[in-house]
Amino acid sequence: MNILAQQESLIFKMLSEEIRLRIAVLLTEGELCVCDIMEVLSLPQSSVSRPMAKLKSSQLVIDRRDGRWVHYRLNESINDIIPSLSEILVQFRTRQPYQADNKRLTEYLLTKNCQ
Amino acid sequence: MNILAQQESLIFKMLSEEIRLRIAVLLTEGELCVCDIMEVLSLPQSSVSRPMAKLKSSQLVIDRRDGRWVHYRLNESINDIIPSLSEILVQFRTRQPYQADNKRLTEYLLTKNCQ
DNA sequence: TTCATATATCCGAATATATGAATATAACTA
DNA sequence: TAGTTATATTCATATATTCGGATATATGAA
Repeated sequence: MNILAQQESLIFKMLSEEIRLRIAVLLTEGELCVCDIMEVLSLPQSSVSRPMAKLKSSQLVIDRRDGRWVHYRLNESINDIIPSLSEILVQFRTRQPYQADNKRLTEYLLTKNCQ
Repeated sequence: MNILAQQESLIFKMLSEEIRLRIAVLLTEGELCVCDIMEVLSLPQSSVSRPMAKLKSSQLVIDRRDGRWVHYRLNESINDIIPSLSEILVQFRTRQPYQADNKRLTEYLLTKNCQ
């Protein structure tokens, strides 16, 4: 990742990778931690943690540590770089594979709350 | 470029490369041929022709042959894939480096018309 | 402390991408 | 036809990216 890249290109690059895009769409539902995403997308830990580090470095997401957990959320001010980006991501929720992802997220959050 | 990629990811990938993004923003002004873009961006022929082939294969642009020239334009129906993408590209025209590119384009088109 | 858990980072291999130079193709012109 | 111009494609190479597994770090609990 070229540090000198235009901010616009860099955000587009983040969204050009399938897993990162699916994670970004999941985050339109709210804050999630790495283990939530691992579970919902059935991915090994480093395949979630690494993308999150990239998303964070591009400023597309913001992290917040809470004890052992690190919660990630979309950085709403990304809309200053790509106008209405967060609305675009919300629209993707009605398409595959994002729709199925978000459905699994909803189910997962239910069982998680019951514990 | 993975042919199986989601269409959304593929479009974002197209825009994640600086030259392709600058070309896409130029095309918000209207149809351009390869030699116009070469001139305006001061790039060698294959550094314009190759990106155009990729932009075309992703359906972000449409080409039209007119004799020896091939004219490219933005595919407006791309907004079905990425909502309001063409408006986003238009907004980039007020930022650098796109603003300077579009200024050079305007100047270039003036001299071209005078010939 | 020591252990367990959540996350981050590193490593090496595989794959993808971008680039300039050279060559090919397509369409017009003399 | 031969030559010219505009564009496309190929080739070799340099660079970037991704991925799973291994290891490191950070935090809280016993």
